[in-house]
Amino acid sequence: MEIPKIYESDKTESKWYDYWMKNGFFNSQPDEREAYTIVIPPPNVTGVLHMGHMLNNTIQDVLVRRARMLGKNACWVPGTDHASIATEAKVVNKLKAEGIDKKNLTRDEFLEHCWEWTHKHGGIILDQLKKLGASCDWNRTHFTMDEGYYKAVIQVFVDLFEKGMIYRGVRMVNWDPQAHTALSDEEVNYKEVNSKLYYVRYKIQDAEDEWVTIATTRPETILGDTAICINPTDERYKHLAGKNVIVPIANRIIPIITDEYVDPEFGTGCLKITPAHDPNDYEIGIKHNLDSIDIFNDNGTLNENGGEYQNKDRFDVRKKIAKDLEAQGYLIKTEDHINKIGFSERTDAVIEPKLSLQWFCKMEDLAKPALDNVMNDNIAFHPPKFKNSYKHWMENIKDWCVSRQLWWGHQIPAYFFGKGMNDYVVANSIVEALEKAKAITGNAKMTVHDLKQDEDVMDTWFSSWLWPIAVFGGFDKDNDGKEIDYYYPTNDLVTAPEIMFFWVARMIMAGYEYKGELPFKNVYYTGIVRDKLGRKMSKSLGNSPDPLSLIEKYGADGVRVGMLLSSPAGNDLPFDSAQCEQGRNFTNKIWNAFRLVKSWEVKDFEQPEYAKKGIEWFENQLNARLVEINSSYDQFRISEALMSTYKLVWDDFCSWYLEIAKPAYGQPIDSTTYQKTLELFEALLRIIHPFTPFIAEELWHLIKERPDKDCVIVAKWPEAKKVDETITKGFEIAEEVITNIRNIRKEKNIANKVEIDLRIKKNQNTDTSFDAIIQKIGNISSFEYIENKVDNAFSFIVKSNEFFIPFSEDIDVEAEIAKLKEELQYTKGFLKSVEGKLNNQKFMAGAPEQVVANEKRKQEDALNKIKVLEEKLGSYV
RNA sequence: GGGCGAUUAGCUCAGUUGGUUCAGAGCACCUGCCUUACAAGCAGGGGGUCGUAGGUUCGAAUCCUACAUCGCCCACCA
Repeated sequence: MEIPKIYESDKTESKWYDYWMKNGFFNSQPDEREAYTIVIPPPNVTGVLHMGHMLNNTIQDVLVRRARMLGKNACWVPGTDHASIATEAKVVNKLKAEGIDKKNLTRDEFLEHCWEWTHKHGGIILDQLKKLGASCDWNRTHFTMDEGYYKAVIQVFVDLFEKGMIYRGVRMVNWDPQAHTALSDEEVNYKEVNSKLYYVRYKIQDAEDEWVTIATTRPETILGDTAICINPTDERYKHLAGKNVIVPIANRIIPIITDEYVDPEFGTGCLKITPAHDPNDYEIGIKHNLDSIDIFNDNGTLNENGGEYQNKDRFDVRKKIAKDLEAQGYLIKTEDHINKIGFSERTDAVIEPKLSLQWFCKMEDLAKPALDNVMNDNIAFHPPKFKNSYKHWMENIKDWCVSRQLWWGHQIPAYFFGKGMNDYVVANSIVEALEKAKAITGNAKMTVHDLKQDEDVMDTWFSSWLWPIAVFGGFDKDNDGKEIDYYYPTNDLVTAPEIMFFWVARMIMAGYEYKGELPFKNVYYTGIVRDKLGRKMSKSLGNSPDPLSLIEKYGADGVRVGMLLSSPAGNDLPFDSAQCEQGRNFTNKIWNAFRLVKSWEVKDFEQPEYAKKGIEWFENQLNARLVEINSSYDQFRISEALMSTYKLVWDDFCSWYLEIAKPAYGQPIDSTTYQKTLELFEALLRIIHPFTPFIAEELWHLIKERPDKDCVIVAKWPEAKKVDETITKGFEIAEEVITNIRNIRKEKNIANKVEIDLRIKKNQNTDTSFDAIIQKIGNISSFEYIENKVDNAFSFIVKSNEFFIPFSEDIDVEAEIAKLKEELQYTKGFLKSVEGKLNNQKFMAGAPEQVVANEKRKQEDALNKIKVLEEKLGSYV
C-alpha cells in the first residue's frame, strides 16, 4: 500500500463525517445508559461562523466525543436563535437596499421577509460547524421560533403574568432611536466620550437681573425642563428655594426645588430637571410631583414640544440651541468634559432615556435560587472567579424590560379589548383571550375582532433562557416527558462570559422556576479570541481569519488543536495561525508514525529484549499520561489535557517508543512486537480522537479492516491502570545515560551510525533493566560492567555510576579535568546548602520528618558523588 | 466611583495545603544534521533575582501589608 508522505486532511474529513452521520453515531435516544448532555449556545440564525464559535464549539465537541467514548449516551443539541433585533436590523437594511421601507409593509409582509432571510441563512452556520467536525445530533436541531418553541415562550409569559411576576408599566427605559425599540440594561454599552459642559443661566422670575446658572451636557433638553434643583444645604442658593425661573428659549416658568441628590461640588451646584429624559431627573420628578415634558420622537428627532426645533435631529438641535443660547445671552461658557454615554449593543446608536410603556419581569424571586446554587457550587463555574461578578449582578438585579418594539420575535400575548391602560388580558391564544375578556367585561357578544394583540415582541433572551428545557419539549404538556426527564439537567454549558447575565443567569433562573432544578452542572467560560495585537476579532475590524479557509489550509483537526493549544478556561485566546500550523504538524506526525509502522516487514522470531522492555515502559507511560489526561479533563483543563496527549504521542510514542521498537534498516520486525505496537497505536488513536477525530478515524481503519460500526468515535476510552513508579524512574535513568551518550557523540563528532563501546563502573545500585534500550538507542556494540576505570575514554557520571566510551584517539585530558572540576564545585556548593539546613536546629525542629529525610538523602547522594568525582580527578594526575 | 482578577522565560501559560529533582511546559530562539516514518522532521542547547518595596517564617513564586501596571465587571453625577 502506498501511503502519501503528508497527511491530506481534505481527502478524509468529509468522508468520515458522512460516515459518522450515516451510521447515526451522533444521534441519541433515551436509554438505560447515563446521559451526557450539552445544549449548544444557539448562534444567531443569520450569522456566520467566527473564531469565537470555533473555539466554543471545538471545546463542546471535545467534551461530547470523550463522553461518548466513556460509554455515556452523549447528546449535543444544536440550533439557532432568531436574534430578534439583530435579524430585524439586517432585514430592514436589506429591504432598504431594495428600496423597500419597513413602514410601508404590514406586519405579516415584513415577517415573511424575515422568514425568507432565516431560511436562506439559517443553515449556513450549522453547515460550517459540520466542517469543524461537530458531532451534534442534527435530528434535534432547534430554532427559537419553531412552532413548539414559540408556544413554550408564550406559555411562560402567560404563566409569569398569572403569578404576578410580569407587569406592564411606564418606566424610564433605554431607547434605541435607530431600531425604534426599548432595550434592557444589559443591551446598553457605556463608553467614555469627549463632550461639552454647557453653562446656561436662567432668569429668576419677578427679579431684576437675577440669574441662576446650571451646567448641562444636553442643552437641547432645556425644552423639557420642569424644575431647577439645588441642594438644601447649599448656602449659595438657599435663598432661591421656592422661587421660579424662566426657561430660556422655551420661556416657561418652572420652580426651584431642593433635593439632597444634587452634588454642590459639581458644575455650578444647580441642576436642571428634565424628568422625561434622564433617569435621575425622572426619580426626582416623581418625588416632587413635577410635570414631565417629552420632547423627542421615537427616532430621536424633536417633537411638537420642541417648538422651532421640531423634526430636527437631537444632535443637530444640540448645536443649534447652543448657538441660539449664546446669541440670546444665556450661554455663560462651555467646558470640555468627559462623560459616559450609553450606546445600543446592536445598532451602536446613542441611547435615549425615554419614558415609555413596557412589559417588565420581576427578578427578585427568580434570582434567589439562581444565586444560591452558584455560590454553593451546585452549579460549578469554570474558572470560579466568575462567581464574583455573577454574585454582584444577582444581588443588585433590577426588573427585566422584556418588551421590544419590533416585529421579528415572539409577540406579546396581551390582548386589548378597550382603550384603557388595563383593558387587556394575557392568554396563550386569542381564543383563550376572548374567554377571559368576556369574563372580565361581561360582554358575551365580544368576538376576536374586538381584541387587539399587543404589537410588541419579547426580548430575544426571553426565549433563549428556556433553551435547555424547551429543546427537550419540557414545556409541552402533551409530551410524555421521557426526553426532558432523561436529558435534563444537562451536564456542561460552554459559553462566553459576555453573556453570563444575558443568558447563563437567566437559564439558571428558568431552570429553578420551571424544573425546580439546575439546568446544567458546569459552566465553562471561554475567553475572547483576539488577534496578535490583542484586539478582539471582529468583522468590522477585518482582523478575523475565515474559519473555513483555515480548515482548508490546516485541516479541521489542525485547527481544533490550534484553537485549544493555549486557551485555559476564562482566558482570552491570542490567536495566531502558527498554532494551527502546530496542530497540523501534530496530525502529520501521527500520520508518519503510522507510515513507519506499516512499512515494517513482519516475521516470526524471538522478540528482542529491547522491544520487550520498550513495550513494558510505554504501557506504563501511557497509563501515567492517561491519569494526567483524565484529571485534566475532569477539571476542565482542556489545554492541559491536549498538551499531555500531544506529549504522549510525540515524545513518548514517536521519539522514544518507536525508536526503541523499530528494527534496523532493512531488517524485519518480530510479530509479537508488531502486534503489540498496533495495539498501542489503537490506544493512542482513542486518546487523540476527541481532539483530532478525523485523522483518528482514518488511521483506525487503515490499521486493519473492520466491521461497519467499529469506529474510533464509538470506541471505548482506554482504562488507566496503575502506574509502576519503578519503571518510570528506571527509564528516566536510561534516558539520562542516552542523552549523555548523544552529547558525547555530538561533541566528538561521532556519527550515530558509528557503533561505540560502553563500559560501566557501578558505584551505586541503580536500575539496570533498561540496559538493552541504552544499547539499542546508543548504537553500542559492546556493553560491559567493569571494576576499574578505563583509560583513554570519554566519560560521564549518572547517579554516581561512571560510564566510559573508549576511544582510540587521544582524548583531551585537560578538558576532561576542567569538566570534572566544575561538576565537583557545583556538587560541593549544593552539599553546603543542604548541610546548612541540617545543621540548623530550628529547621530540624520545625520541618516535617519527610522533608528532613529528603535533605539527608540529598546529603548522602552529594557525598557519594563528590567521592566519585575526586577519585576520578585523582586518576588523571 | 465601587468590586473582582491578574503580574512567573521573547510569546502563551502550569505551579494543589509554604518544604523532594521548585523555578517548569509548549511555541519561538541558537547549534549541528536532507540519518532509511516525518525538514510539517531529528538531536543538542541557551534563557526568568517569579511586578516593586517591606513583613511573617528555620524556609516564600506560594502567606500578610502597601505601591505600581494591566484587564474585566458593575454604577444615574448633571
